[in-house]
Amino acid sequence: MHEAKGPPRRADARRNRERLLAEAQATFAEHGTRASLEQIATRAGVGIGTLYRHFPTRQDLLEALLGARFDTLTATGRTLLATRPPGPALTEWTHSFVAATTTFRGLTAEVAQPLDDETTRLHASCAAMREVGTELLRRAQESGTVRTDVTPTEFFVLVAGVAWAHEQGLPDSPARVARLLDLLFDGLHR
Amino acid sequence: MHEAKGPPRRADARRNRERLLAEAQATFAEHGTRASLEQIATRAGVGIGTLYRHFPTRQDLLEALLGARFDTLTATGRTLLATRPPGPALTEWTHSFVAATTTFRGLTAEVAQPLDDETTRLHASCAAMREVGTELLRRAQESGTVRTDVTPTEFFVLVAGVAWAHEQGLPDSPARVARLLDLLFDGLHR
DNA sequence: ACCCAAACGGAGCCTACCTCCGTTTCCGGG
DNA sequence: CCCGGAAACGGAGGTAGGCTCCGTTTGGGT
Repeated sequence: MHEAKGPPRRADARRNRERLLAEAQATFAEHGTRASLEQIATRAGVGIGTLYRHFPTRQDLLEALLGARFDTLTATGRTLLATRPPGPALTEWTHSFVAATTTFRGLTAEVAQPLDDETTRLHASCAAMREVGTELLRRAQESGTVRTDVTPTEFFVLVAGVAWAHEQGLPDSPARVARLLDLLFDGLHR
Repeated sequence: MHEAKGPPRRADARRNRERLLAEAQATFAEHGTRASLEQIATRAGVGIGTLYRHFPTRQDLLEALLGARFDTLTATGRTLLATRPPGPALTEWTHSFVAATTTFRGLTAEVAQPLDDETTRLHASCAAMREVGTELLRRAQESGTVRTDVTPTEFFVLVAGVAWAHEQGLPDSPARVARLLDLLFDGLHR
């Protein structure tokens, strides 16, 4: 979906990039987004310098991993848009969103930033994801499943809030997310 | 509400403790909860060793500040309980909660932890606060304003999620929190 | 005025971040 | 095949902040 521009990289460079991404994924999952970059480099069997050449900042590394998630989320959204009625489509996509956003501690915060920050490298794949989400929301509103006065931004902010809340809680039960999202959709009143 | 146990401290120790708390408050407000502790010590005109003697960890320092907020929140809750009808009481208290929890970046995460962690030093004042919140929720439920199947934990988790979401967003408008809390109470459906 | 426990302060060690540059590796042309 | 140089590598070392340890200072009781 992105990358693969400019002159082709050398074979060893490509190989190292892949190893770094794989180890970063594992290490972040284990220690959260603030894990030691030196450790990631070591685990990938490369020097710290190599890590920094490929990913000048921690953000860049996170973004490479996040970009893939955004792309997946975009694809999932398109499928749902085509195959499910508006209401369930939105609900199911929201669950996917929280799941994708929650795989390691601290990720939510990283997601929240590019959501409305135009300058991020990530903005492209994030924007695509956001667009699909917006469309899902719009259709759910059209079909009368969701109140029409909710803006896409408000929707994303609230869902990200739930994702964050879930990320904090130690018992990582899938039932818990489902429950929280139900409460969000149905409201606390009545 | 807490502190003031064991032998009385020496005058200089008490004085330094106050200055540290004041500067910590200011510095955290300015740079978030990850501000440099050395800087706080310097600004308070004491050595770094003194800071660490008073507050062995960053958590301890944060907790000292947080404890005061919790106590305030508890008091506010008691007042609301006595002077307002159940529905508005809960709503207004929730607003106070978000406000108190949002005064500097990263605070929400610190609040979330002791919420269900028994081992924290903070647990006492947190528990009091939580109890008032629970009572406010219970009365709102009794009066028919809030659905009865919402547990206190779910309530706190969701409100903290909104607080976090609000903390992320750069435009720190009070209207935004109000809107998000309205959405949370009324739900996205319909 | 004297004493010593309490409190202070910062040098110094540790860990992690990140840069810089000498060394190694890939790979296309001869 | 091998050779040259561009591309990529790796880690030493400078920087910053966290935290500890211990020699020095000071409050306040007698």
